[in-house]
Amino acid sequence: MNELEALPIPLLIWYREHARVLPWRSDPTPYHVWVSEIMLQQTRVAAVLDYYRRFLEALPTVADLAQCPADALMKLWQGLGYYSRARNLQKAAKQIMEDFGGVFPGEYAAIRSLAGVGDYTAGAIASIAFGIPVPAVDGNVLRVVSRVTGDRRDVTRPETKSAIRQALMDTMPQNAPGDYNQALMELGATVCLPNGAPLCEQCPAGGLCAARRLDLTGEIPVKAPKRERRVEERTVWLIFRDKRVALRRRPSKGLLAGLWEYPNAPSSEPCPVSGRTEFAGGGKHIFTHIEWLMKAYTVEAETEALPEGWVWADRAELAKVYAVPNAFQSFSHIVEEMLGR
DNA sequence: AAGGCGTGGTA
DNA sequence: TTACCAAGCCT
Repeated sequence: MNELEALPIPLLIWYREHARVLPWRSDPTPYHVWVSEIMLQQTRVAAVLDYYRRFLEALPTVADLAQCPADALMKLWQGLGYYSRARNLQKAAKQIMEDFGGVFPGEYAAIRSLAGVGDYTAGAIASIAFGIPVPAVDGNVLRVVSRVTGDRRDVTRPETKSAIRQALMDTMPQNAPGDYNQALMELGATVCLPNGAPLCEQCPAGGLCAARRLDLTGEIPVKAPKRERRVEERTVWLIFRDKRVALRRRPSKGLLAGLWEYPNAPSSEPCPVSGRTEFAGGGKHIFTHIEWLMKAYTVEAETEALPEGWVWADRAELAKVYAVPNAFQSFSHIVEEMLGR
């Protein structure tokens, strides 16, 4: 991987001119970097911006995060996905309060020990917030490095990630690890694009890139195929009474754990609440590993009574209190209409 | 170690 | 529309 030795200088020069202005870069405290890195896991910058701003406004310190009611935290995370990230974030905040005296730890091993912080995130926080020379190997970095070095190994394999991490460790510019890690990711996000569409003419590594030289940018990175998605048919009941809608909490483990939802069940089950029922339309939501094909019915409930654990939510509560995942978004216009204003 | 875990942008 | 997949981690 000789190319990696020549990469830092041109890449750092490029980064200092092309780095995007992002909110977590203006004041990179450990807390800011940490929150941003967790939000950015498997998530695009554009999707994170508003969540990051609102999150820091509501919870400006680690202590605030540690003390935040779990439901309020989920409401802040509503719509961002991968909700265990938020639960782990709070778990780690409590670790910091109890095990580190409320001060964000500044050593790699301690950072890596926090809930929800893996190899990538630990490297990102350590290098960006503390200047510790360790790599931060995410999907961007795997793509950039495998292309630059012409590495045709399967980048989804742990051995490949480990080897690339070590190669970066050996060539890390000791005086600018945070900028270097961010530069690798920035290049991957804006120039060394996936799906065989890199902008090699704009790339500061164009002259030393093996994939470009050998015309292999369409072949690298090599990735094992992903598992197929299964389809689940579900019936969703939008149950109304007096400008309120029925919600129930999802189980505390598994998909969309702990969030609120419109009651639903595998297809062909009858609604457990009686009332005038009318077909309201279909909906589809695609998760990474499941596709929900939904049929929605509106139900005008005959009585106030609801099964154990279900609640009635009015318009304001739906907006401010209950975290409902975007999987049900295709029915939100119906609910809005029924709840009035 | 292979599968579970969200959402939205893009070709 | 389908398919890919993005600043991954946990079990």
